[in-house]
Amino acid sequence: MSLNHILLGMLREPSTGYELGKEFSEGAQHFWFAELSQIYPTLKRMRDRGWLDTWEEPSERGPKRKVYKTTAEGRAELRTWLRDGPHLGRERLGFIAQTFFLGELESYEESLSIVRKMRAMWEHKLGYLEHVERMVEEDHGDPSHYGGDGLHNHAALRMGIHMLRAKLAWCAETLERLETRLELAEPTPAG
Amino acid sequence: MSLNHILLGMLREPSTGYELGKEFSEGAQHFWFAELSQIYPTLKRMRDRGWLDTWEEPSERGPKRKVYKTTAEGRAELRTWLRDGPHLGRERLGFIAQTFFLGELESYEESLSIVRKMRAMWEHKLGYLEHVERMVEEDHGDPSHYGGDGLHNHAALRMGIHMLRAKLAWCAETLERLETRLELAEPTPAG
DNA sequence: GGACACATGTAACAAGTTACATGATTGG
DNA sequence: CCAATCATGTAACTTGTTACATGTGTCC
Repeated sequence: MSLNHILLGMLREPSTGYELGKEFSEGAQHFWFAELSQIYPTLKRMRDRGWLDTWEEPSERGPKRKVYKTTAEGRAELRTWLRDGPHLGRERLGFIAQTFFLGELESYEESLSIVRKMRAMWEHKLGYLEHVERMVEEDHGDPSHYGGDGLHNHAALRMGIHMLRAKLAWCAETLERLETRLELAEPTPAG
Repeated sequence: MSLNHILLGMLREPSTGYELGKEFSEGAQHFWFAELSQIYPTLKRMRDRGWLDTWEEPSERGPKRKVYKTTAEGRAELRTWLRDGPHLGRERLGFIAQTFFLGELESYEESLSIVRKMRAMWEHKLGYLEHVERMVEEDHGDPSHYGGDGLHNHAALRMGIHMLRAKLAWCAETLERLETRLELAEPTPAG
């Protein structure tokens, strides 16, 4: 799976299961998500395989924290996964499937309403990613000067932004078609 | 899950497990994929729930075929799923995660090679989808006249095309940055 | 007779979700 | 004392993958 490898990447800086869970609920959710109930046992298994170190630390507030960090062996595994070529094969894009079958509802109003909901969610996500991009640029300046991790982190962010803009362009195109269809079917009483 | 609902949509026209598997390996793989070993037991469970009818037919070539078709109950379930709003939450985009951690390799050449592989795969997919779009237009004419299923099928196809173009735009942007970085690090001996 | 496409499955395992259990500390 | 946040987990279940088993009919 990839969760193992994503955690290997994230845990190059030490962190706890709880903190990782919050990262997945915030920034990282734009390309991956995992529940705490999946994260905890996964961390344990990875430690057993020798990919992670672990120790305990007192919390400022609440019970003691179990901190994990990627080992040298873990980093080797991460590099193998990265070199293993792009892992593209099997995206599951449920919203395309849903669009595909939307004709079943036999109602342009319902289709419109669903596409408008998609647009609202994606606009919200895009706003967040664009905000993150501005913050990064304020902190680190012109992206053309980034090196190493900075460059690749920024590239990942840009991918998120490109994809969301494409989704929104599709929404505009599709809403226009659906609205035209609806007008043809039900001409305005005043018109 | 969504596989149930995707099969409900596909099986409004009768088909067999084997044929559905081929559809997932061809066109449908652009937004979903399922193995035969997942499809067969899923069909059986769906029939047990009353969502599918099934009967046997002789094959032209090879053993007898087990044909399935969505029942009225199945269509009701499909409509419920469609109306249940867009199912967006949890895309898993492993390639963005991979990009994010690519700095670990500490090699612009390796990053370039991976992004070029992504570009090659996506160009190939885009070529296929654009070909499908041309075929659809030849058969059915100007998309602005499509109604019902035709309109929604075309919208799903357009989404695939928009997404792939966004990915390729990102590749161009990212390759340019990586190449600049590489030139700065290793100025040409002749320059 | 061998390769290939047709056709359907099972078994074992890995990954992911939902629901539940437990308890500490802080702020109102 | 109550709610919220911090913090770690288990159990039962669903979903998805990999590997294997079995057999038919056609073309070369």
